[in-house]
Amino acid sequence: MAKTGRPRVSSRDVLEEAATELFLEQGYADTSIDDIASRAGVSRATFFNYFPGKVDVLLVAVDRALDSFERELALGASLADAIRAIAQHATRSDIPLLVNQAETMGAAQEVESALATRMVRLNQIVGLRIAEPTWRWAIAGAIATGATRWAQGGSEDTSLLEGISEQLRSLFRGDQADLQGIVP
Amino acid sequence: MAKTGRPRVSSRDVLEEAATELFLEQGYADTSIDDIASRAGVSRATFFNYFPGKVDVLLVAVDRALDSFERELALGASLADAIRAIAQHATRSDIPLLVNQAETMGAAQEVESALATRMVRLNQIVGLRIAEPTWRWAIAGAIATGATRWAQGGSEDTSLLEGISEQLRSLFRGDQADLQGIVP
DNA sequence: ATGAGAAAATAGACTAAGTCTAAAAAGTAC
DNA sequence: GTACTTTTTAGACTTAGTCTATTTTCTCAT
Repeated sequence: MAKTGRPRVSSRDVLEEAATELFLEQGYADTSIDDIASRAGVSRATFFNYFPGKVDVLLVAVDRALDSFERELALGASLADAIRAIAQHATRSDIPLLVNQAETMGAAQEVESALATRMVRLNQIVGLRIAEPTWRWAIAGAIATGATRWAQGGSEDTSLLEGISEQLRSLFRGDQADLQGIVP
Repeated sequence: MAKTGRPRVSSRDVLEEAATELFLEQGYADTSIDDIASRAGVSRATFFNYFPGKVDVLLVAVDRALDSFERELALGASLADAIRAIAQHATRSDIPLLVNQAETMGAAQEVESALATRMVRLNQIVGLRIAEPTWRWAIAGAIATGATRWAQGGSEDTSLLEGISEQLRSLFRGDQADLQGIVP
């Protein structure tokens, strides 16, 4: 991008790869940022030039999807179109980091908490189109649920788009009948 | 509770109070756990006997409500009853810590993130009664939205119970019509 | 070429969070 | 007083994350 100045060592990918290896070898908690940086052949300070923290390395794919989702909506796309857009770009191979790590290393507290902040962000982004806050959560939940199932689904059962659509459709089926009773 | 051993100094409340004072005086970020402990007249190690971390001091009321919500459901109460139960116990005076802090000190990243984990926990608790994941999020969102508005509402506009009920009712009104179009 | 400037990498100090271990303090029961 | 129990504490230790200043490595004008 920059036409002048010292060129990047393309460290972002190198760092992500080094971190992934180490997380698998030693687990997330037992891997320090020093470890990651030195395996990547780069200084600790450089790590922070590319990632705000350790946990963000695991969530690169999630953050990319959220960024692009937000961008589409900001550009005027409808919710349906924005969902289609991210569903097309998402590759299953981006995900196993996170899904496998969660099992391999007991899904550190930090990872759960980081995922929680992503869920809140998704809810905020959905808020660009949906004014009613409870419907925001419902739709954000549908997207997250669809995506999670897709990510965890071993093989190519269904597409991501279909997974999300299915969750969204379930918002309109007869389930409401059971729910009337819960309003206190 | 313990009839033997060294008696507690009743530090939990003392710590909470000391922390609140300091957060108001200096802001959240500029208050260290050392500060809190020494104002409370207790050692730093003792702080960690009572709270897992700094942020949890701000969320005492939220965590209490979540604990009690979960307990009610585990004991067999219906969702409506469990909501009634927590709504009765909640006092507005428990909250201003959090609400005021958010403004006073620019709502540190940590606080937002901690709130996000609470939202996820609320969703899990709702899952004790609601099987369908997207409805889980919808209902958790309704509860959170109702509670937030109640907490932020300056005066005694409405009760917490009424605030939550209102959000839940909005899940059944005609809004669905607009939503059909979003399924991609 | 050579020097100016720009962007990236780095060194390294610093604060503070959170963990852990072992020991001291302060009670109760007998 | 002795034994036992629980809380508090001291303090060392690892690591995260921030910050400042310095060095490296490139491009572009001249």
